[in-house]
Parts: sequence; structure tokens; C-alpha cells
Amino acid sequence: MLKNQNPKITIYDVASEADVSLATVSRVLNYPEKVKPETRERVLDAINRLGYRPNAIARGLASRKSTTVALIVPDTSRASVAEMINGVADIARKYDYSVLLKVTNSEEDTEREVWQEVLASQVDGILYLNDEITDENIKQVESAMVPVVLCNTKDDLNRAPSVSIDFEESFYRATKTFVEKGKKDILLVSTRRAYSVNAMKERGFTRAMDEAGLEPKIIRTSGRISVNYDYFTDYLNENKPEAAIVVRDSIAVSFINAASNLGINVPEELEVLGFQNTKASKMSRPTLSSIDNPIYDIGAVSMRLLTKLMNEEAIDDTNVVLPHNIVWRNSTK
Amino acid sequence: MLKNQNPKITIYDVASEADVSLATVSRVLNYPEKVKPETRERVLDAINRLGYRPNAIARGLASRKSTTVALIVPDTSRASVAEMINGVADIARKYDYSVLLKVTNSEEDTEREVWQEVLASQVDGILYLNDEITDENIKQVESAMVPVVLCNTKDDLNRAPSVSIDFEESFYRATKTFVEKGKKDILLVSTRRAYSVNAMKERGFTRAMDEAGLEPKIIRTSGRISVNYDYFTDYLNENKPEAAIVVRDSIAVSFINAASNLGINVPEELEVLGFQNTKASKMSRPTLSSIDNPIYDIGAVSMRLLTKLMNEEAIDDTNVVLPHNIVWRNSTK
DNA sequence: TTGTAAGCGTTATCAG
DNA sequence: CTGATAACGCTTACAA
Repeated sequence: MLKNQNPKITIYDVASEADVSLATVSRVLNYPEKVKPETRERVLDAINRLGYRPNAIARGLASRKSTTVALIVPDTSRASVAEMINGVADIARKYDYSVLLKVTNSEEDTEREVWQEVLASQVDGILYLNDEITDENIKQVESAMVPVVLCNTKDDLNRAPSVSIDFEESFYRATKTFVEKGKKDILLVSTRRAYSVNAMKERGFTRAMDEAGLEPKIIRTSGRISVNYDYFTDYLNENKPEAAIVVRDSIAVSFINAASNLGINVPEELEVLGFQNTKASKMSRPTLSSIDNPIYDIGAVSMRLLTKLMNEEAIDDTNVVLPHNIVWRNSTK
Repeated sequence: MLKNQNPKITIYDVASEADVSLATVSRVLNYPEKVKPETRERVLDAINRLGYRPNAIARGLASRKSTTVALIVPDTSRASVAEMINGVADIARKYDYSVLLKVTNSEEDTEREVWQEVLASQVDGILYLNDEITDENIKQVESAMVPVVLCNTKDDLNRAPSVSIDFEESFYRATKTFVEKGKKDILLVSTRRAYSVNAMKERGFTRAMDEAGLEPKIIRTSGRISVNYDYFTDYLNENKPEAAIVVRDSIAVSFINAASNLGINVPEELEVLGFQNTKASKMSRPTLSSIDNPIYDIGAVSMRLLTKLMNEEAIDDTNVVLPHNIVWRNSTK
């Protein structure tokens, strides 16, 4: 690290080097077409020679735009959020936006703080990524002075722009697939915590079961791997479902492992379908069939939508629903 | 989103509300002890009443500090980087730093661009997270005008501050454990791409094998799950190692799956040890023993080290080596 | 097409 | 302990 060296060169240095005023330098940077080609060349030359890079902060202050967006996430270690971040980052780079990362750890206090910080930080837009949208969140979104996009979630009432698949429909269709195969005893494995997206999944499941005149059985677990395993073992000792649809791949893998350990043959006696299509689905044995949630695309499309909102471009629908499909592997027949 | 509403309130508004000069407001924010308690109260009151939040950008321009660090990562979807980001984010928040996330996609061009952007963005420090440190990287580090910390990697020559475990030692010790159990035919499964950290792991393995007078067998695979699986199947048809140490958990799981599929009993006939101790190790069957790389801590400690560097605090050693241990599960005896 | 000058919202240096 | 006032490095009318 070179300190006190490489004295920061500013727009003034470039101006005098190119023998123009600083306004002209600024123009070639922002509106090159407004500058006569020759002088433009001269300025560009000077910029290269000096290795000048405009100070993003000064630029932000003067233009009242930071070309930065905040990305608020609960926890980066969940496979679903990590891959989404890649999508966001790629598109952000493409449109020359910087990404300020804020991790809330799913704690309400932290989340409130984070919103405050974000508003103070002068970002031009916000990407909010969470499994759960509360009314407080919606208020936060509405009171923000910049556009906000919800990624991978959706407010039931469409009060905020969002990008996700149709969770309810995906579980409805998945359930129907099993119904059509003649399964009667179909189980939905959901989470204890009432994530609003899981509520949508449950609705899709229940609707399909109701339509088929079958009883919609739902069990709810915590998220921890070891706890789940024991819980599933107990459950499967008492019950013999023919098929199970699980709201998260990692939970589905625990479910399969518990079943296998009890000598229940997957998929012959019990078919299992996960959700998300993460790497875990390929590593499990048998490999896990899974509803594919196009998470990278969701990140990318969210960021793109946000750029449109920030530029006040016309948009037909601010609630984007991406298509999804089911990847069939060996945990189903 | 409320636009053109909630007119941005500035330090001037607070000043007049509290009937002091803006300088005083600035002081209560930055050096509260330099302000008489009564006026301080008055100002604080005004701040609350108005809901004032200092504009981070203006502050950055005036103070020539952004209280922002850049976090450069190759790809967020790798389990190891995602969890590290959590560690970085937690400590950054604790010290009131913002985190600018830059994803390079492991592409050299993007990486070069990213360094340029980062230098222009006036961050106060840089966290560089990659499996591979090239000489070009070291040059970039050295030419940066702000401190840089390498996370989860290490330059052989200690030319840059870093935080990681002792990769070589961890593999040396792991190998020795197998040697002491009487294994002779021990295999190291590494990657084709010559990541410098994997080179260190290989050195540790080779040293332990050499000391024991055993032949250090190393195979190298690509990173893709399906390709690996076939490759391992072929290999295990021809060879019957007694133990395998694998440079990454996900690869280790593929290796176990390939072995199991061939009827090779893990751990009875073949013991397998992974590296990283990710969630995958608990989901695999048999569960995977793994060298635990304390990745969250590495992120946290890196960020902490960076804060010290940025504040020019005295530091005894800028190359931090964190302890590690091995978690034994069912893929070993 | 280019230059001048007034901000942008803070911090920081000096007086007082 | 507090108040003026000059930066910070850039964008953007407005003039020329």
C-alpha cells in the first residue's frame, strides 16, 4: 500500500494538463457529444496520461445521485440468497451501479437500523431480499424516497414492485402431479416460522389437495438439520406418506436421509420433491427432484427492474413473475 | 416510495432549529465532548425532532473518508465465501463501516476493472477474498492507496496482510492421522486449476507422506459435480485407495457417492476426509468428516484487522493464522 | 463549443 | 465553547 504517494489527481489537474476548463473535462466525461472532437481527444489524452479517475463521492454530492444501490439480505449463507447476489452483482456492473451490501441476520432490530442507514447513505435504489414480508416492511418501502424492489418474495397485495416465481402455482402444480399419479397420502413439509412465501406454498398445496378431495397434511419443522432429522425419524415411524413435497431442498435431503435410515425406499415407497434446486439436490442420494427456482435470474431481473425504476422509465408491470419448472431426479418415479 | 416529499433536511435545518451554527451541530455529531452539555442536548433534541441523518456522501467528501470498505469476491455462491461475507458484514456493522460488494466472477478482465473501480470509489480499505493469489494481485495490493487484507488466502511471501488457517499444516496433520492409523495407500483429491491454496494443501500432504516413506498420490479434477462423479467412478474402478483427503467438501461428497455406488464401503474400506466443514458434510451419507475451516471467523477477523490498518493502530503481526480442527463424522473410522 | 461560478452537505481551521 | 468561513471534487446552469 502506497500512502501519501500518488497524490490524488483531480479534475483540475486534467483541466490544466489539457489546457481547458474543468467544466469541459466534466463534459467529456458525462456528455462527450457536447464537446468538439478535437478537444475531447485532448482531454481524453490528458486523462489517460494522468490516470485520472473521477472521485465517485464528489460526483455523488454534486449530482445528488450515488449510482449505488443497497442490497438488503437476511443472511448470505443460504444457498438461495448467495446465488441471487451473483445475479444482482452482474447486472449492477452492467449498468454501472455499485452495490452496498447490508446483512440483517434476520433480526428485527438490525433490520430497522439497516433501513435507517440505507436511507442516510443516499443510495439511488434498494433491493430487498427476504422470505418474509411484514407490514412494517411495506411501510418502510412506501416511506423510502427511492425505489425499492422485493426479490424472491412478493407482497400479496402487490403494494411494492417485486420479482419472483408464482410460489402458490408452483406448489399447486407439483401437488397435482402427484395426485395425477394416483398418490393419496401426500405430505407437505413446511417450516414452523411463518414465512409469507411458505404460506403461499401451503396455499397452493392445499388448493390442489382440496380439489382432489384429499386431506392436505402439513407438518412444520425448524430449520436446523440435526433437529429436523430426529423429528422426521419420529414422524416416519408413525406415518407412511406416499409422497412428500418440501419447502426447501436442505430440509428435503434430511427427510430423505431419515426415510432411508428407516429402510423406507425412496422413491419406491416414498417420493420426495424439494424446492429451489440447489447444489444439494445433486449431492444427495438418491438425487433430489426439485422445483427449480431461477434464483440467479431473479437477482438479475430485480436489479434490471430497479434500474428502470430509478431512471423513471415506463414499466408495464412492476410485479414480475418468472416462469419455473420442475427438475425430476431420482427421489421421484 | 415518496418522491419529492420529505424534503431532505440538512445540517442547516438542525442548526437553525437548535439556534446554533452548523459547526456546532457538526461537533455534537463528531466530537460531542467538545460541546457544552446544554447546547448538546438542544442540538440532539432538534436532530430527533427533525429526524435528521447526516448525508454520508457530503461527509465523505469533506472528511476524505468514506467509512466504506470494498469486499472483492470471486463468486458469492460458493459456500465458503457466502459464510465469510456474514463475518465481514457483522464486524463492519459493529465498527460502522459500510460494505461495497464487488463480484469478479473469477474473470481476470472483470477483476482488473473491479480494482480500478474500487480505487476510484474512495473506499477506506479493501478485503480481497480469493482462492488464488497471483503476482498481479500482489502488485494491485501494493499499489493501492488504502490497506488491503487477503481473506482465506495467504501470499507465500507474506507481502500482504492476510487472515487464514495454515493450509499446509492442516493437510499435513490430517495426512499424518491416516498414516498413524496404518493406512499406506492414501490419496489426495485436488483440483485441476492450480489454486495457490490447493498448492499449499498438496505440500502438506506430500510432506507427511514423504516423512512416512509413502508414495503421495494426487489426482486432480475439475470442479463440476457431474463430471467429477464419472471421473471418480473410473478412477475407483482401477484403484483401491484406503483413504482419501479431498480439498473441498462438495468434491468429497461426489467421491463418496461414486464409491458407494461401486459397492465400496465408506468408511470400512475407504475413509474420506473433506475440507471446509460446510453444510454439505452433514447432509451427505455417510456424513462427511472434514477439516473445519472457521470461515465466519476468517471474515470477521479480516474485517477487524482491516479496521486496525485503516486507523493506523499498532499491529504485531499482519499475517493472522487462525487455529483449525478436524470434525470427525461417519466417513472415517 | 467552452468558460465562469454557484452550489451539493459536510468537516475542519481559525478566531473570538 | 462557539461561530465564520474555507475547503472537499465534482455537476450544472448561465454567460460568453
